[in-house]
Amino acid sequence: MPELPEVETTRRGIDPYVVGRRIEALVVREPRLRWPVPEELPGRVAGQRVLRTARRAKYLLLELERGTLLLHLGMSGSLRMLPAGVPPRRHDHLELQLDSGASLHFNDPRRFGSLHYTEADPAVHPLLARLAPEPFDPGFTGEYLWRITRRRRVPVKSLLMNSRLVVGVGNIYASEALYRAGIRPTRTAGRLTRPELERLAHAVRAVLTGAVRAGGTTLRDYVGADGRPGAFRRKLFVYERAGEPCRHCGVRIRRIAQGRRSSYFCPNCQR
DNA sequence: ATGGGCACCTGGCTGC
DNA sequence: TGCAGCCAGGTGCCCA
Repeated sequence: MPELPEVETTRRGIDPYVVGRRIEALVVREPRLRWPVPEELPGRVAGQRVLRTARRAKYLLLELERGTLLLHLGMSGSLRMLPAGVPPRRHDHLELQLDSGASLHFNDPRRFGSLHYTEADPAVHPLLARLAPEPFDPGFTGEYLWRITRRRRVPVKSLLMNSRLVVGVGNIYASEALYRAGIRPTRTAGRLTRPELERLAHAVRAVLTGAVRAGGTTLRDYVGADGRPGAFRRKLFVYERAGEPCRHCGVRIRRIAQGRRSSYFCPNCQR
């Protein structure tokens, strides 16, 4: 499910309920996630207070007194804050029980999500160390995109989804950002002009900002920590709109396959 | 170094 | 109703 806006919405949703609380227990009902949850992990985090929440790319970070929990929601993961004693539902793999009595439930049908714990600087964790700058960093500019795209032969859509180059953008927002920038997803990254890359940098930020403001996009199973779906779906211009008229020009939106994923674009507005 | 394809999973929908 | 096939918000890893 979750791209940057959904992870950020989740972070904001849980923040007031977890910061300052002590972890009484971490219940691991299903350790077989993308990477197995280590057996000793619950014992290492129990008793620690949550100091703050953070996000890096699509990773949600819970900073504890002695270390940091790194949670990834994968394709189908979501977090819910629930009162104590609410029985786990199907695919509720993890439950973080807090001293407030509330519990944070991690649900993930496909089990592509993951949980790690480190007592080192999380920035040097292998999963985070090689990530590109955040799209909201001052360094994420057309100039930056220009620099990383020279002599890249991949389609620009693939480039947007490569987390070593651009972070936080997944299949929905890649199509949406390219639409806003007026660039076809199939264009070779290294052939894009400076003005196009300026537009693209701006479009990436604008799409992500708008989606965060709307609480993310719910297509199927995504819900925020309060259980409510995101409202950005109504503001999608191309994603999952194949055959429907472009909101600007009325031409039918097209769907194509790139790699194993679907891309959507307006053949008139995007060149 | 770069790019492409695969793997990891479950579940919902479509069409025969 | 059953079942095969396809598709789905991600991404690390292996190979050419």
